Amino acid sequence: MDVPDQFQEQQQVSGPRTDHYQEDIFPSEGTSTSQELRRDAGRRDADARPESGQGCPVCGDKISGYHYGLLTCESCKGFFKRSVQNNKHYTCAEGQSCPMNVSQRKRCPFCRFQKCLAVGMKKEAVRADRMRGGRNKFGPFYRQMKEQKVHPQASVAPYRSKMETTQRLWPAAANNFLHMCNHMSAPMPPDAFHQSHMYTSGMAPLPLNGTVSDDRVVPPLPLPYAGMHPQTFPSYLPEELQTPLSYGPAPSHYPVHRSPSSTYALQTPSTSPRSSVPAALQPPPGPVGSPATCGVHSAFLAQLLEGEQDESQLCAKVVASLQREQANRGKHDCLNTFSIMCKMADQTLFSLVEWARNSALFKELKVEDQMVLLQSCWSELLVLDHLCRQVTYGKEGCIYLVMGQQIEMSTIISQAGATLSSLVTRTQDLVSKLKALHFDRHEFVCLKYLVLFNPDVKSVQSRQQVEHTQERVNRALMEHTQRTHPGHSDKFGQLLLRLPEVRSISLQVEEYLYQRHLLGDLPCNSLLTEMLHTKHS
DNA sequence: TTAGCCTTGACC
DNA sequence: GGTCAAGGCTAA
Repeated sequence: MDVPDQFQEQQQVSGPRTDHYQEDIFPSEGTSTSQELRRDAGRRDADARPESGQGCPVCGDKISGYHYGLLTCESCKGFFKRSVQNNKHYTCAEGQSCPMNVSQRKRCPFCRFQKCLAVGMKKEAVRADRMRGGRNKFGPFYRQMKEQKVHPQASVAPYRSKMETTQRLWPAAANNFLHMCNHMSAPMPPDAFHQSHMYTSGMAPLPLNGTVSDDRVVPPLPLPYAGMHPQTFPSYLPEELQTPLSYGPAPSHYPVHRSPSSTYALQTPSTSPRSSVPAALQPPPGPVGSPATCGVHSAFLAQLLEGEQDESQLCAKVVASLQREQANRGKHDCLNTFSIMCKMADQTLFSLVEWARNSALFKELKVEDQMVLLQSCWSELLVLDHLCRQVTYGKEGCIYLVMGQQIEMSTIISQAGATLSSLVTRTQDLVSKLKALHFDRHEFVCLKYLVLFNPDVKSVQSRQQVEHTQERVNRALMEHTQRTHPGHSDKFGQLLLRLPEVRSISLQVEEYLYQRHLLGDLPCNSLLTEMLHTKHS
């Protein structure tokens, strides 16, 4: 698009827009045509929407509804649609950082389109077949976005309650990829969490460094929990765990470990644990360490690592979601320990799904395959994620939580039930084994991919594609272990042997959570619950 | 080309 | 039948 023309157009159309805004100020005056009256009515409707107060995330204009993934104005909706449908390629005459507001949005379509993408508008939601009507497949996702993004304001309550009602209908949506999508990029139901409820009287307030700003979670800086007093944390914990916590040194930086995925040769997820290493995970034949292949695998490993998310972001999301949750509750309705743990797991699960969906390799798969793979391995990913966190940060005899606190094992064992104690013990045994192996983040990422790309998952359509990726990752892992630990020839095999243990623990986790779910302990509108239900249905 | 309004149609 | 997020139409 010719930029000077854009400037001309801006000059031409700015007049009517100005008039239009005057109509907004005086809605019943100066509107002489029926069309204008309808416009005003439409704008008033938009104003009435509880979440519209923030304006379009692209230009700040009045929001007209959910378009291509998020609440935007009508004009940005149309602009985005035209840009995608007509495969527009814009250029910016300035420094690709043009201001974007109602009056200037037309000046630079390049920057406008970039901002559309940056704020999360989804090209995939523009239909290639141009079919009209119907629900788009991101519908449930949008609802989840609403849940997550809407600020915890009182005015939002009626709107939210409607959405929550919808979300409680999850059984009907289980096994539905769209429903899955609904959670995929949506970190969290937006249960508000009020700071003042986060701690009991006399405790230091929880610093809101991981708070929500401009609808986005702002990672605490520096994390974790700089300023979070050790004594404040017990208020987050379940009553049975509200004992003094010991705190290890806060990590000076977070390694990029984001979502653990445990794929690996799965039987049907709900069936017996894996008993042997699948063929795809056996050492591949042929030379491994040749200079030619070495570079290839290093590049591939680097590609796998690219998608890893900073742990601090996950921490910030967990903190923010807990705060929203508590804010939604009354002063006298504090979260119990189990609820907090569920929140942590749920937010971690969202991050894992996000990680998978952002993976270039995963994106190549059909959405149906993406769905079944994630449904199959989500609990393994959670376990792997937990394991990596313990190996990276965990002190001896302690469990490191995603929010940065260390809980002494003895405290948990003494106060948890038999099942939970067993889980904790088994997991910590596995942590010890991984520590002994000098488990690193490259290997962690590879294990995630091996778990995720499991060609044995029932109803995978592109089985060969999944298997091929698994083999590539497998080879990269082997290459990496042989390169970094030349004296430890069996490290590769030892790592693979951990996967059946991960699988076994994950099944126990699922069973435990499902029992708690049957007791009504799990929140209805959580991804965790829905994943559980999907498997059990 | 933009942007406001209309039509469509799957889902609830 | 209502909702809502798509695509279409059209005045500016």
